[in-house]
Amino acid sequence: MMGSTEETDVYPFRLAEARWQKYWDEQGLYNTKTDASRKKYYVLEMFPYPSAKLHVGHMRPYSITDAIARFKIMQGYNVLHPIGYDSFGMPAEIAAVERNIHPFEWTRKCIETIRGQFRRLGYSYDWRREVITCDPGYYRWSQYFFLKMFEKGLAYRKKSPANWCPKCSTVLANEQVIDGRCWRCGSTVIQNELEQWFLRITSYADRLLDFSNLNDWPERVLLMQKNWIGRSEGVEIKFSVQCPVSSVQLKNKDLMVFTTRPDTIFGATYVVLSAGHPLVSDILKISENSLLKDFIARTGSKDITVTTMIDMEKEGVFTGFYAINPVNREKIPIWIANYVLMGYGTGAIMAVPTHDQRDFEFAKKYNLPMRIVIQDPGSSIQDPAEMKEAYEGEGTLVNSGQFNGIPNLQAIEKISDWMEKEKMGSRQVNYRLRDWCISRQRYWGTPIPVIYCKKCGMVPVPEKDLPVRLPEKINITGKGSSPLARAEDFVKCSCPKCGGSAERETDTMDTFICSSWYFLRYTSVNSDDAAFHKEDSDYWMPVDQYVGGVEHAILHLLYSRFFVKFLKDIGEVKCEEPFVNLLAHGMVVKDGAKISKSKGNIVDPDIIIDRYGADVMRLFMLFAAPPEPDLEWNDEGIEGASRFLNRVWRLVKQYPVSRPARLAGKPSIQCPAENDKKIQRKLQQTIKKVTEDLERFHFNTAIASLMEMTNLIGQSPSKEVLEKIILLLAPFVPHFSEECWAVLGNKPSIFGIPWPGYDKDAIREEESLIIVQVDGKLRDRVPVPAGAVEEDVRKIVLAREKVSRWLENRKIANIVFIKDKLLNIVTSQ
RNA sequence: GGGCGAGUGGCGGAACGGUAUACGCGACGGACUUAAAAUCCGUCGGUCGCAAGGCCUUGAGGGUUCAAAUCCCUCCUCGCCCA
Repeated sequence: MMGSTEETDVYPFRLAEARWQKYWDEQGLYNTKTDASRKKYYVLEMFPYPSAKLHVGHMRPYSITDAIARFKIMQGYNVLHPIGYDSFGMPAEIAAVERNIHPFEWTRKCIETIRGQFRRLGYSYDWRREVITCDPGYYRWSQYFFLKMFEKGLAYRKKSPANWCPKCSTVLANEQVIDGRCWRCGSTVIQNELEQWFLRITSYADRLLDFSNLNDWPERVLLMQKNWIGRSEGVEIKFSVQCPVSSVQLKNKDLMVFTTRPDTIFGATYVVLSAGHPLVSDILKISENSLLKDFIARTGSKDITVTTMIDMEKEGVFTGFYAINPVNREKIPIWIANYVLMGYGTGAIMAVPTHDQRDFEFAKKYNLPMRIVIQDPGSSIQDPAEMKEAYEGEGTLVNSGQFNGIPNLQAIEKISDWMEKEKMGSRQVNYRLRDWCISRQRYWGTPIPVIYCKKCGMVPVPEKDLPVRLPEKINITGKGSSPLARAEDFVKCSCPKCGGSAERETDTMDTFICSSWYFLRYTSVNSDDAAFHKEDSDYWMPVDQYVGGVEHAILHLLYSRFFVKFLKDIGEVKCEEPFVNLLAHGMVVKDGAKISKSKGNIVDPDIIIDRYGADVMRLFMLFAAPPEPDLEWNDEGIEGASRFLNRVWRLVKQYPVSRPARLAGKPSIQCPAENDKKIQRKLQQTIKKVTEDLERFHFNTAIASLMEMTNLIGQSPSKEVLEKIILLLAPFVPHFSEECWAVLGNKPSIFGIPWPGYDKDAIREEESLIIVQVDGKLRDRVPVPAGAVEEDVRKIVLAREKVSRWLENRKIANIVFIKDKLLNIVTSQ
């Protein structure tokens, strides 16, 4: 029948994939254990948020990581390659409202779907280690770590303006506000005054800036973290405040101002407060100015974010108050303006319009005084009125008392010293980084384990009472206050200290807490008595290779680094960093747009797998582009990957049917021995290339070289050569390789076979093709014996007609020779 | 506005300062077939030429070098981060 011939020609991926997945499972092939006698390799991708279904774009990082894991297994490492689900968060609550399904039920279903998708792809996970963050057995340890931070004073509660997402009805951390919008739903974030829990990530700012324990991280990610932390050194200067009504006693007699440019202090001609500054309340008590009151009411209102501020026209109002510049006792006006934010520094700035562009624009608009204090060496302007823009470059100090004539970079130090000596100010380090706000007014998260007692005040839940479980019966409306606050059974409790009636904290934790330590949980299998066992984490940590999207550069990746540093401080882990190497992969795009439901360009992996098999999908994604840039999805490319595997399959299927182990079949033009040698050399070169490319994650070129090798061997390769090719293919197409390996008469599993080595001597070519250039232009290619010296090559080359033609009527001025590569003849006249 | 990165055939992409366009896709031609699919073989950067071969070509323009896609400068376009 037609069908039977087809079967031998086409790789039966359905059968093979099912067979080998079952086999791997039964053998527990990817179940690893802590074994101090073996060299470990911990490879991890960022675990998924379980949404309804994963599309091909999601599968890319998992395919990348799986290739790395399998390569390392074959290299003999003890490989930890786990998977889990980041399963707390808003979407489950949204589903609860929209579909009337309990978040737990929804999440459970999603996890089942995704687990099924992962299984179909045949990834090499140790399934016993699966982590589900919404499981009480997991989140009790998040609560435990929270209590540890609380103990150390690193978790605290305070009232402060917070980023409020009206759509999600919850506050957000600064890192989760992207361009003034909610990172999750894109709503414009507003400012709301609320009692919130914070983690003191700022006390780790300097350690987070120390990247010395990171090995291979993309430079741009480090830069983003550096910018985010935003360390700046400067001076906090004390200005005294003068009230226009002398009888009034001010609460705030001094005004602290942070500047990184103390060298411009003599040029400070006014001071600007943010509308939220404490002094503003003093001002309001006295001022009768309605313009001022209006302005404060307007800009102090709750809808100002950092980003809207940037686009906003600079506006301000004079307060009637004055500040005294401590360096020259000058009386300068105090303004309130919308371009100063409470959240940065002290919420007040000294304005130096001549040397700061924002101040310059503001001063021009309101006609405020200016004074040049740094002379631009490239300009003769001495009158601020002639300035078109602020001069922010270097120069020499002028109009600056005893500091005149000093280069401004030196003046920064000198003036700082002087101000500290005269007690006018003190050196300070300022960070852009704020403490991490972890309170969420949502249900589907880890409850914050704190109890409020009328008698004892705030009481942490004792460790023995963990976990504080989420109540199962809950009414989720998606509106108003936190669902937990309305769950009486949950809120009402007894005080662990006095036993009296008390109430629970109803905020839950930011889900980024869950993902800040999940990689530690993986290291121990089934640890009910601890978050993880120290012997396991000490052995496996840190993660050798982390793989994930760059969108987490300052969220998850910063939080996890903070968490691990804290855990190290309390002796829970040994390592300083969670992830030594980071591979930031690109997205999968289709028709120029990121693959997403909203764009309607979803490619369902199930359809691809039904049609071509899991290996073809993986192979295509690894082959079509290097991992870092975005990958253009292409259905024809899938065909190509499938074709390649079938080509290899047909070669494999010749065994063990009839072929002898050596070359047979069509006579080659060269003698067989010579041909065999050529193939051997290419094979050794391919092994080298694939190995090296895998080490640097250039899967696309590794696969290309295997295609070249396959193209070279023709119709009747030796079994030995074929086996090597199959071994080299195994990290990319595991089912296929396992199947071929068996067809060639070998016992499974191929992943128990060591990665092939190569013979350095066999790689060397016997002949080199020398590139011949005349005056830098390619004129000829000449084969010479490998390693031939210049003199010999020169003789051969100069005898060639192709070359001599170009030398007629010219003198040889110089010859550049690179052994085995190139001879460039430089001529004159 | 500042910082970082990228720009190579019709397309995805290869190229330690030394053969630009590997590998794949696509297109065209051929073999096999009653036919198609599959498979196999060949051609394909541009341009001039019957051919041998020449000239041009890595966003644009300069520079360094015997030699530049690669290093340096200026500019343009796109992406990301920061303001």
